[in-house]
Amino acid sequence: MHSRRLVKRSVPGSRVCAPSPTGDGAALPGLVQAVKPENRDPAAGPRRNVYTVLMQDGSVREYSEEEIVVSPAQMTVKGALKSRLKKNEKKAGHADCQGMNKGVMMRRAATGRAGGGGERPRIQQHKRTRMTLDVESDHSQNVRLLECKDGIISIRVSLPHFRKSAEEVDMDKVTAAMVLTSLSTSPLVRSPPVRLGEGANGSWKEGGFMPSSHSSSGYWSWSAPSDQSNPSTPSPPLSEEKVERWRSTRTVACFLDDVLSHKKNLAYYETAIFGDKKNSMKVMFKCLWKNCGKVLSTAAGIQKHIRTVHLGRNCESECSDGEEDFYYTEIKLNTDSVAEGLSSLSPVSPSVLSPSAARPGAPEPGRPETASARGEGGKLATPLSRSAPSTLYLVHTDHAYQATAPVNIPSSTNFTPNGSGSFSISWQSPPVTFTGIPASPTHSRSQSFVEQRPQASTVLSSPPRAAGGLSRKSRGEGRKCRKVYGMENRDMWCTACRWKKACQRFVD
DNA sequence: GTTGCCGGGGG
DNA sequence: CCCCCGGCAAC
Repeated sequence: MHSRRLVKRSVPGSRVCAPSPTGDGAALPGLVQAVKPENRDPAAGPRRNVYTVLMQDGSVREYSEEEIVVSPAQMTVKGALKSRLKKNEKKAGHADCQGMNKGVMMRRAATGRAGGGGERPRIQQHKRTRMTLDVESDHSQNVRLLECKDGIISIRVSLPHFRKSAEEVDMDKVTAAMVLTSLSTSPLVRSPPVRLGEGANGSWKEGGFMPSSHSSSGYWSWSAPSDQSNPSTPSPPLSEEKVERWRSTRTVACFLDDVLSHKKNLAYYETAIFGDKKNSMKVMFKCLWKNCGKVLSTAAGIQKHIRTVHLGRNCESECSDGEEDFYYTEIKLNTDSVAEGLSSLSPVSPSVLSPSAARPGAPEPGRPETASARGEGGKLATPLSRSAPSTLYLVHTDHAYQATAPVNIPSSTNFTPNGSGSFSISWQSPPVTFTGIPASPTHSRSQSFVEQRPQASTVLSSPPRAAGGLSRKSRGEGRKCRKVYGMENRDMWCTACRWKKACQRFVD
């Protein structure tokens, strides 16, 4: 049934096949010249369209939408489909397609003739929205949403190249179209905050459909108004947009999974790019190198990690010989717990994570430590460390970071979204501490790092302060003169520190 | 073991 | 006051 999704509407300029005027049953190619609604009583049933088709022989005929099919020669179907449908056009069985309505023109010419009657699903489209369906057959598997602005969505489905016969290719195009069509029934897509019909004055955009602003590969998403939030939408820390992004994309992947049975590659897309939320499990790749255990979200990432870190190959490009495959394994982990970890893992001071914020070496000898000089490091870092979740992005963004970021987070998990929308998770057991800043023999502790670390631990663990004034003041959390300047520069300590009193310079 | 600092003492 | 240090509790 699904293999014969019929044309519901076409647009001028589309190449179609229509029954020969001679009535011999042969299908002849033609070009849609015009579309107009059938002149009939709307009360009698769903309105149909009549297509004026310029036939190959120069004749012009009118066909109902059941009679014509999309031409097989139209290897790439690019139909700018404009919806004129109203709410009452929805049919049972697809009545829940409101919201993301899309028209997919796809019909197998091999069928030759109209599929006849029967309960055909009616695909529809919201007014003021257009969708470009771009089906390619000569590239690796891919599903991409190319554009998403002003209600115009372009979806690119690249089908596997190993499909051999033209028939199969054609079939794949059909199924790909079905995949995209089926998107309209996904729970997410089904419920954008748009009221259809009744002279709907809201486009998707107005209703909340917004393009993802920072998607590098053209994901789509929409930001629903707060009062329309989906009950199943996870709470922060995952942003609404991110959640919606993986959802919508997962829908594409899931359907492709079913239709094309390319599970492995789909898993790649789901896990490497958007994250697999199926059963709350996510496939990750763990480095098996001794004492490493690094976990990344992509196979390419872990290969690169192994290649550069363990195999000592500095090729930035893909110069893999496959050897890396032996050094990592695929693991599954519960993303819920990961997300939980993210929520519980409070942001760390960017000064800790960012090498650029580090101040290597000791202050210049003889220069008195002024409050302003310290304030730059201390007072600025404090609010940032507590307010900017983006600082997490600095933990691990690539492999090169490890050489410069002496990160040692108390939590065993580093949940690390990166700029591309995916994220990497790194376990290191035992912890591998990269101290990119060489510690001088006389400075066993890097000042900048040591200065900030207590803040991180504060945020992460927030130990209860001593209750009551009787007990001893709990251990200082901040930078203390001894820690900052070291024993070697005791003369730079504040007097209180020198006298083993409570530090007056770095007051908590 | 290290660190922060309270409490106390000597000058 | 200034300066130092024993000792304790939190790491």
